[in-house]
Amino acid sequence: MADAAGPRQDEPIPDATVARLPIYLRGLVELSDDGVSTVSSVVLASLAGVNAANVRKDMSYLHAHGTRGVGYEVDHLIGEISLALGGGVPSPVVIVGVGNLGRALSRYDGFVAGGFPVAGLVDADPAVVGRKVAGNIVRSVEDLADLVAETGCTVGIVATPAAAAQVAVDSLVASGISSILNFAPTVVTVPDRVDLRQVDLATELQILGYHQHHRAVAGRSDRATG
Amino acid sequence: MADAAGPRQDEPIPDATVARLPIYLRGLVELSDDGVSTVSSVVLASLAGVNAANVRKDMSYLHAHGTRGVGYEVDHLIGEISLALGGGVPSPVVIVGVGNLGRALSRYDGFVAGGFPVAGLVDADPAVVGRKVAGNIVRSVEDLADLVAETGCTVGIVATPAAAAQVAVDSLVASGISSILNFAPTVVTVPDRVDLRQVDLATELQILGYHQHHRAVAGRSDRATG
DNA sequence: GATGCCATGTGAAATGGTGCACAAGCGCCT
DNA sequence: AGGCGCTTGTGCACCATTTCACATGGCATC
Repeated sequence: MADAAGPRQDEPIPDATVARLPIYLRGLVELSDDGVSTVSSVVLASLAGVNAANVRKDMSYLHAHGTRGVGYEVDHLIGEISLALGGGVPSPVVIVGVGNLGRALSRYDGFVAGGFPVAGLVDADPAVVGRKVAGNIVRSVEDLADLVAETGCTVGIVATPAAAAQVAVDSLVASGISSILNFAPTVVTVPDRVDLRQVDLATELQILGYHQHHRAVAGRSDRATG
Repeated sequence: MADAAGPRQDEPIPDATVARLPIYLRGLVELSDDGVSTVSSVVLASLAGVNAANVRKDMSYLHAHGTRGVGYEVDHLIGEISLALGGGVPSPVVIVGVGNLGRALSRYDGFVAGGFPVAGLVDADPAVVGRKVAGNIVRSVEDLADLVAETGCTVGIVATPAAAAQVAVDSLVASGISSILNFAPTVVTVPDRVDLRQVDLATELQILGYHQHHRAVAGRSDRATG
């Protein structure tokens, strides 16, 4: 892979494409498990729920070329996408906040399958520190820097209440973490060098609520108009 | 509100705006709790982490006008946004799949606070049916239609393993649910009349992994170039 | 009552992404 | 060896969204 004068991996891949790569990867792994060796953009598109031209353009960003008239090699695509998504090297994660959500996340096997083993749990509550959750001893937030150094974690997951989220984020940043996934329902700020993504459960429901309400209102005015 | 010839609420609000409304709402409620009565677009923008002009344009879609030279009335904005996001009427939700994630979601108080009380839990596993989780008796998926009819649920949350997700979604659709939030890491399909949103935890981490890897590669080539 | 300050509301340009449509190319079959 | 069908790769136009820049208009002060 890295034999020639270097692949153009420093070319920017559009964010929208990056967001689709994990979806493609899941579909491809499934195909590979079923013994399928090649796949066309049309099939992969239907698996991922997107447009076929979109798939082809996404693959071209990865320099993952297919064979005209045939399609893409499944295993090759798996390799290319895995490489783009973190180089195939597992990135251990540390979870801050061992409440309901934190416990569920620590037991979520999708993380391990995706190459993100849970390397440690921390919490600010002394009553929780020392207890064993999903095979990990919960440690104090004061040990966070040590834990990160020991385990080589580069990703932090924030599953604290909203009020504690910014403190948790600051601690993670101070520990040298470079990527943070925030589940707390609040806006937090990070330095430029840190990548932050927000997962907001209540917000997602509220967005659904908008569409529902909007449909209802539209339906009423349809009847009123008719 | 509905006194005049009817507000233009059937005009489409851009999806990107709808996705920001819950964020605004959270910031505004916080301001209201602090006794703040008016807010400028600049302040609200910094609270939500977006551009000020963006805030103003978003508010104009809601027909939530401010006062020039002063700003927006906090309580008025709260009312307008709440109205847009479901009319202020709570929408009970039903959770399908009472595994780790399902249990955590059923205990997540952010749902209740956001106007989405958990009205019921169902699972396909007979060993789980009948047990009490977070104050709700788990019922069988076969009772799903009854449960939806009894409670008036309009929103379904899928927290099953990936393999069971499509079946769960189909059951929800058959029960008359019109909005679905899917946590299972798989692509599912729904009829046009149903609104579907996907929350994919592993995918979020993989996206973070891309940026991390990309930074590392860029850093290496910086050193190689220098 | 006039004036200056300040924040809104919005036209228009810039940006980013999507999807169509078609040329180019590869393999298979004759 | 030649032709045909299939699929990739991509230029281009369209659409949604963001952002800038500025005119518009209200409030407070003098």
